[in-house]
Amino acid sequence: MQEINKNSPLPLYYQLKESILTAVQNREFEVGERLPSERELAEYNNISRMTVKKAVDILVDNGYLIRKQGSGTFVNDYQQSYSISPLLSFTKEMEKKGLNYTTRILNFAEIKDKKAAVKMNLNPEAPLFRLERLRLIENKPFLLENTYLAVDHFRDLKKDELENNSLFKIIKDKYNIQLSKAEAEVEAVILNGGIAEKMQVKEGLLGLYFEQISKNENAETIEYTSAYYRNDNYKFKFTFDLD
Amino acid sequence: MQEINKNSPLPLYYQLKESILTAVQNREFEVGERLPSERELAEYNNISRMTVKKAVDILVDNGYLIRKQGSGTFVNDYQQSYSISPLLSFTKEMEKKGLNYTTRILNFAEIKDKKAAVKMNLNPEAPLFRLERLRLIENKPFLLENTYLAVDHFRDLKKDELENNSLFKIIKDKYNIQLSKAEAEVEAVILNGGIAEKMQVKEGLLGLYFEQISKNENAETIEYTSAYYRNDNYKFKFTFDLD
DNA sequence: TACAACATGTGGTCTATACCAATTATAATA
DNA sequence: TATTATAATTGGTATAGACCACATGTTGTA
Repeated sequence: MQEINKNSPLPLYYQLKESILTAVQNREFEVGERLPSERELAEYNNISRMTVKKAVDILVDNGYLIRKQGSGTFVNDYQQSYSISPLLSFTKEMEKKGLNYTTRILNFAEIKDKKAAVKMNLNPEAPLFRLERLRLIENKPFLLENTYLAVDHFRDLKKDELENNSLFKIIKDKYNIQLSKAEAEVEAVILNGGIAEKMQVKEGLLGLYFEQISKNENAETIEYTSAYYRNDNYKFKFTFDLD
Repeated sequence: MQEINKNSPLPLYYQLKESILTAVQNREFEVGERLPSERELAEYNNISRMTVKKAVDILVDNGYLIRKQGSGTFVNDYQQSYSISPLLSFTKEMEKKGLNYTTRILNFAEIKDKKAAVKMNLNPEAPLFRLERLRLIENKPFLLENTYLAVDHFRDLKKDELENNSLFKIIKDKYNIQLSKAEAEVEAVILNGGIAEKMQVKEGLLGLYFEQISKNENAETIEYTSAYYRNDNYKFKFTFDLD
């Protein structure tokens, strides 16, 4: 591990961060291995523990390291990732990979939501179904999503049928609607508060926030989904047209 | 702004963060307005300036606030965002929005890159062109990308023609290749080091990292691009098939 | 009135220390 | 030998203060 240079114009925390990162990337520490404690790094480099903490904080935020109160700081298995196809259609990919994949319905209710209605080109007061689901791979939550459907277009939609079938399949078979294209926006976010709690991740984890509108063959909006992905072990993968 | 409760089990920094965030969301502070200084917030809440700094750090990382050394902390215009269509094809969208949009070639060279070659289904030793570009909206960098092309498929590709034409157009007109589909992966990252420097953003800004492979009508890989987007003012938008 | 010097206020970095909560290691006891 | 209690080690939170670098405001002088 590289030494800290007190005479460098670069901040001490920055030098230490780069030093640790380089050591991790050069496999001076293997995945899962515990790093020297913050107090040890502080004493070794003759700097304050808070400065060490700031350096490690950054590497933890970036996913390189994992911290466990009472245990230590460990090298994260950063690039062990499962590629995830777009919403509504990746059970097949999970099965292909032999992974245990489940969906848990957190809530299903008829609500009004101006923002979602407007996104769906509906009257802001239009009643909507909101389906809140948690998706898990190997019992680990990775996706938290809210899907909105117009009540008028999906009468008699029942929670128990949602529990036993994919939404995609119900839309197709029961309502005879063929989903054709989707438009999506994605941005990087920090997972916090209720989102982090529901996804069982530590506050401050990097994630992807995703809004998708799916349409039928006549370009009519059929459903709108907002979703949070955890970013540490999963990448979002998709295919699109160039023209 | 909500008061801090020293008896709450919630950490002080967390309460302050939520308090400031709620104030911003309730428009107690307008976009561009300066917040009370860290020292003022510390004194007002009877907590340490470092605790205030930690709370504000989080809101800055999340894009809600902007800090300027020597000036203060300001409310960011967070949701003023330009949606960005996928790579290679959004000059039109920028023009549609009446925005000044330019591309700056940072580097164009013939190189070898095993990782990129393998991504492109080429021999790991195959010579590649690497085109490094910075894209700017209103003179503000928002995208840094490296595009790789097989030298064998793009003989006589010259830097000056890249400066005067879009790559997309050259691929189509000069090489008679019709790009048809693209596969991409996106993940949230922290922009640091050389990337942050080239994009002229502060270290630690949230961004999107993007890898895309574009194919022709015969599903042959034509180009591979890796790119960093800044996340603070831009969302990545795309359309995909559902089937 | 304009400019320069100085003062003040701002965020950035760092140190030292203390205490809390969680986990692990060690010692004592049955 | 196994279990329990205690001690030590770990990261988490917080305080107080200092100094640096940058930006802004104020004052003095030409």
